[in-house]
Amino acid sequence: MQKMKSNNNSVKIDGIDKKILRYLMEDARRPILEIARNIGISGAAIHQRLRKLENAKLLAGSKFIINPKVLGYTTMAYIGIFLDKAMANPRAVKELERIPEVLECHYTTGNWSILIKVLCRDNEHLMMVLNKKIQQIEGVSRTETFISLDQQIDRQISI
Amino acid sequence: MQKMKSNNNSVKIDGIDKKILRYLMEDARRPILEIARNIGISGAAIHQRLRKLENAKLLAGSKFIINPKVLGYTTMAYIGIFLDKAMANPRAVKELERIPEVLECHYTTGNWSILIKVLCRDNEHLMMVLNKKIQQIEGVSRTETFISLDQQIDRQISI
DNA sequence: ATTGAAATATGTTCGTA
DNA sequence: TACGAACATATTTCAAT
Repeated sequence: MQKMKSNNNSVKIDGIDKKILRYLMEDARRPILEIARNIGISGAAIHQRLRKLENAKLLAGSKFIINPKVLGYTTMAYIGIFLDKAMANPRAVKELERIPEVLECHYTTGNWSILIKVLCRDNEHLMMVLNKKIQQIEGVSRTETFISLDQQIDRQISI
Repeated sequence: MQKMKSNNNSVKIDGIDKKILRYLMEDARRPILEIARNIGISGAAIHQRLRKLENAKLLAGSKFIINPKVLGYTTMAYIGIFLDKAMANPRAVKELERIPEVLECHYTTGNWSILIKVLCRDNEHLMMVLNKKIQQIEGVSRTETFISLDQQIDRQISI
């Protein structure tokens, strides 16, 4: 008999969990004790709840968010990639991982095999990434590029 | 004479800044003093550098990352939206903002006026969002949906 | 699940090099 | 820039409810 893999679904979180999460999703460095004072329970209780949420794998860590524009990275684009054969996909993804400008990579339904998000300094840099890096990957037959002129919404799931 | 707007570009960050940022981009709650011990400078120096990076707007806050799958949100999709007239765009975006399933929204070059990312519980939920929410927005003429079967890469700019 | 208390560790500022 | 010292806060654990 095979070992059951815990399936991660359906964690029960109550209103207090939600409040805690909303504070921390907005600012990961907010002191637990400050949140405790704001919502009117003890710091120890929050610690315990966070431990529970972490064990449930609902918490997937925390990140500092940096603004790439300040480093001169102003051109973001989505690129749909057509691959010759589906078999080549894992190898292509491995190559994409080695391109630092590639920030996301999805297998998708629809036209393309793969949809990626790239972040470049400017159009010239994007062109170089496309021609010298992405098009060079074995199996890549064609690409369609959509430059993001302006990102209007950027958020996590609302809880 | 008009007031100059600081243009955000070209902040100089050295190797120590990079080390600090790499620690915090990976785990925003990592104690500053721990980072200080690891890279061999004082905590006060790190505080000072972080203040500098924050003033330069390179630091754009921090976030707790939560795993939506644990809440039952397993279907992510990109949707290209064709709008009747470009004039309708800002109003359409305002409507999209009110749809919690919409996590990203970009004005894009290419086929569509807008590309959005949505996160739904399942295909049925996605269908509902498409038909009952997105298609109802004034000016939306047609959409093209690409379901993300699997996200292989998800990261920030590498510094 | 929640609390307060206690011990340990960190955050933060400031004077100085 | 960087440091150390000093003070204020926060983290973390635990026994008790």
